[in-house]
Amino acid sequence: MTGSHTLGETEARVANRLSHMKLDFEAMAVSSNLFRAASAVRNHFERNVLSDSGLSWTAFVVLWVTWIWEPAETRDIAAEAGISKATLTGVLSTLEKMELVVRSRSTEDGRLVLVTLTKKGQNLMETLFPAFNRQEVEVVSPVPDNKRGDLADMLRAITAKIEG
Amino acid sequence: MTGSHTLGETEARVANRLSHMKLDFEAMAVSSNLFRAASAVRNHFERNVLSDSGLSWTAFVVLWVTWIWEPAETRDIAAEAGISKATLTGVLSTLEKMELVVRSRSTEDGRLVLVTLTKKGQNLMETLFPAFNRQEVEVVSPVPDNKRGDLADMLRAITAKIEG
DNA sequence: TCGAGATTGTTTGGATACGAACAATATAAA
DNA sequence: TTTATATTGTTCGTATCCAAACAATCTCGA
Repeated sequence: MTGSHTLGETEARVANRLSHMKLDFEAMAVSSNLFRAASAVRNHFERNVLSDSGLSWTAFVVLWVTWIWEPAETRDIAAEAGISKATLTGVLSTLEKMELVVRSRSTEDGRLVLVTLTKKGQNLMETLFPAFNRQEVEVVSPVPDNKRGDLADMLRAITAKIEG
Repeated sequence: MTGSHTLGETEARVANRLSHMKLDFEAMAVSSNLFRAASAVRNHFERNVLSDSGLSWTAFVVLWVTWIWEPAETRDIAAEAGISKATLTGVLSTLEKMELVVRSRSTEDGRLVLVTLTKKGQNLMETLFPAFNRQEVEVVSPVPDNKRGDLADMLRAITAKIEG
């Protein structure tokens, strides 16, 4: 535990501090635990999987999306990675400097930039992603086998509700 | 939908692209949807609740933690907000410039810095947080009533496993 | 053909983000 | 008391991160 307050302590304190307001505490618990979990898992991955390769979280996500959709259009990468196109410009420059990806102009549409992985980038993902997945298994392990599908579905539903 | 690929499309493509590897796709689906949902919800809150007040997401979280634990020690704020102490230093300076919080040295331990909300900060949270909670309700609405407790519990379990 | 409007990636400016080094303070043992 | 060790918040350097302005390119109607 990083802080000095447990999750239970915090939620109890919150309920007490805000008892005079008309609030939906269950919705608050879901939202708050969503961010806590995402943040904890991300930090865990950064420390245990990404730190050796010198990749930031976002750089890894961009690399992963490119790996899946290669050759990938930058507008799609930004959308899939959940970052702005301005941010992507900088991250792609970093990845190019590391010689993991290559940018190229589309011949069909001069506005578009296509991104592909270098051989070095492919090799990295080929070893990095299985290691990443092993940590995913570790992280999800406290959720019972037969409830993981439900969990993914509920998270999908929340995303769809917002982006839908 | 922001991007041109739906969630289903992406997951199908991923399964196909990685079919030759021995991977736990269910764990991957949970982890990937966790980040997607957290990112979507955060962006939604930033646009629909925070943008008017000029607060960044992190600034809001710091303000919220301070509101709950006031007077709050910076080491606790950083842990609760899930950011480094270096980042917190900058965010607190921003919040002080906005006259929403005040820093003060602890008289019991000269190393500690205590943070309290100004009247302006209290007033802001008094109106901002209920609005925030209304959006939380909206965001969680696609999850059936009787499953929200389960969802929060599973997310809590994941966090506890990592920080445990 | 041509020009107004839309789309795309980059640049700009300012805030956030972290690790590492740092100075100040506290705690422990001798 | 003194010395070594630990803890805390800040500073520094560098890498994200975004909105808004921008230049290049495309589209489509006149």
